[in-house]
Amino acid sequence: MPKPTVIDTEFCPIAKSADVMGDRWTLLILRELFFGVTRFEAIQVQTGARPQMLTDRLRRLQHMGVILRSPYQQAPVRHEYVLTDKGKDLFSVLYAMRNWAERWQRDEGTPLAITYTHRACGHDVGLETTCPNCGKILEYGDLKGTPSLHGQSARIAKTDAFNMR
Amino acid sequence: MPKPTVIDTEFCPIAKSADVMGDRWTLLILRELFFGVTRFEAIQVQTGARPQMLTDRLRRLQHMGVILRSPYQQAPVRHEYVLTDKGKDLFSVLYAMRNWAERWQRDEGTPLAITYTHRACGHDVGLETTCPNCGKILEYGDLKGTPSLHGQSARIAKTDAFNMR
DNA sequence: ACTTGTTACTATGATAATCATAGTTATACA
DNA sequence: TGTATAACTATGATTATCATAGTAACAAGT
Repeated sequence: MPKPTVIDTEFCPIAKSADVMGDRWTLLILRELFFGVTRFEAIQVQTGARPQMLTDRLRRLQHMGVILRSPYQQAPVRHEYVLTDKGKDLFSVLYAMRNWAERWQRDEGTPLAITYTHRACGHDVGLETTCPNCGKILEYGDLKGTPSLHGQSARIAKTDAFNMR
Repeated sequence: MPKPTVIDTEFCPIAKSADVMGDRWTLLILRELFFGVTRFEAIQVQTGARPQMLTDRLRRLQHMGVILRSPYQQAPVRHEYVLTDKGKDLFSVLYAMRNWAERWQRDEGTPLAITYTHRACGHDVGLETTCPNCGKILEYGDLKGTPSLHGQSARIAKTDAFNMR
């Protein structure tokens, strides 16, 4: 990641967000964390990032307060990476990206990579930010994902993720 | 920008969005375009990007169909960069980033960099995605920005932007 | 005791991206 | 003829990222 220009970072919220998540690897890492993939190796496999890259980005996210590194076992100590509240609130950004790409970058005739269901009412939410059935604003924890079984999605599905909370 | 991993880009909408806007400069450029800053030099000044960087990123965005390069005068031919519909639809992503950063990355006691008003009802929208007054979903064109006159915002305000449509 | 396996990294040298600085092209205007 | 403006391009240095390999700490099997 390039060095941020002080002028922009100081006052502009877009620049501030860009400092946190303005790079490909960080975005892919966040995606996995939202899917419940929390371990170093698993994230590495899912994102295709090299270990040094992952180490660097996870450390950054940790320093920014977006994720927490917490031990899930002793002897040997192993850590997992989990979203903080600040991190979970990035869901709106990721979800907006997902909606945009599914709307504008999807190959013709291809189904949505993942369809999401509103837990509260059981309705498919499509590509909306509010539930088309009950009208509520959709946030992290409100949705349950079901990957389409085309192509690589099947590979991802094996991770038992998409519980989204 | 690093080369995208084929596996991810092929099926995941987050990866697809990351390919389009997963880098700092692109995000800053998009910010300016949304503010109505459409000329090469002006974007350069506002973002702090080097000309080669700008050339590269504008070309990318053009190839992706996010922006259009159109002449605004002949002899000599000069071009401006304007958002396509596909580009304008990225507003939801940028706006989510703005909201997140203002919520979590703002310095204590600092006012919002820009306050937005819902044109339809004249109400301040705060940091919401739907108007807190009339409940409508907020999209590009619905808002009018007023920069706070602290720090660098004054500099930006001179560009006569924030009309947001 | 020794080998194999797992998780989470670190080290190294090569390649690619980005940087700062300067220069170019085409034209208008004085 | 000389200066100014807009939109870039060129060059060499610096930094980031890459592919490949290796390490540390422990568990479990033979």
